[in-house]
Amino acid sequence: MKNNIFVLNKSFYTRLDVLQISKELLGKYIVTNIDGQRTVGMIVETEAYRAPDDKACHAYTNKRTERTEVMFREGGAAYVYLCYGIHHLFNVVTAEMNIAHAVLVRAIEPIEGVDIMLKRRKFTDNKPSLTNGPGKLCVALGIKTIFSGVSLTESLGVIYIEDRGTIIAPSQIVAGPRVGIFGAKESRFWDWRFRIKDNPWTSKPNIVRYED
DNA sequence: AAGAGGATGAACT
DNA sequence: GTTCATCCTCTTG
Repeated sequence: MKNNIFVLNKSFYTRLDVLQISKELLGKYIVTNIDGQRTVGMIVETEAYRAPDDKACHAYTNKRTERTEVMFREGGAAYVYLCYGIHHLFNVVTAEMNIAHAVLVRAIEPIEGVDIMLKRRKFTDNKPSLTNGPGKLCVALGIKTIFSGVSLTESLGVIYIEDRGTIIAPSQIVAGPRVGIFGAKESRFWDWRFRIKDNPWTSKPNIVRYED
């Protein structure tokens, strides 16, 4: 079985369909080697962001700033940023150079190094609230903003993603809305959040009132 | 130079 | 259900 495991390489990340990549990342395994500690989690929930037309994307209208610059890189890098001054959020940069697409990893199922994750989160029990949110999983995996820009395609790197042969059928994928505090524009209604159906390690679905 | 606000989470009532 | 912690980035002046 070991020979069925491989690290996702450039050709996985550089494709142009970020929605497809978001769905394919479900069932893949994030591996981190941070502070000398190895932790692994299976991705169970993702969210797509796509400049220039996606209003929720930091690089909306292809705006380049010091922070968003990494999103314009060739696919296969990490984009980590600080939200609300507290939470580190981990994204995968996709598409070709100068096309700012990314996938936010929103929830994982702990696989290896659970004891390390528990210690980082100050938890005693392994339960869904350990990793069922984008800020939570970054704490559990040890991911911080200092890792923004690192390559995800090195098998000896600090962060990389593995295919272990897990197949998530389309019928097992549930799509839903992302956060929606945007103007009357369409992007708030795009169902660009993807989760593995009935997986207990996903976060709470976002509720959007379509009538307003 | 200053201020607003955000791809959230935890701790409340 | 509500509040607020906390700080970086971007916009404005």
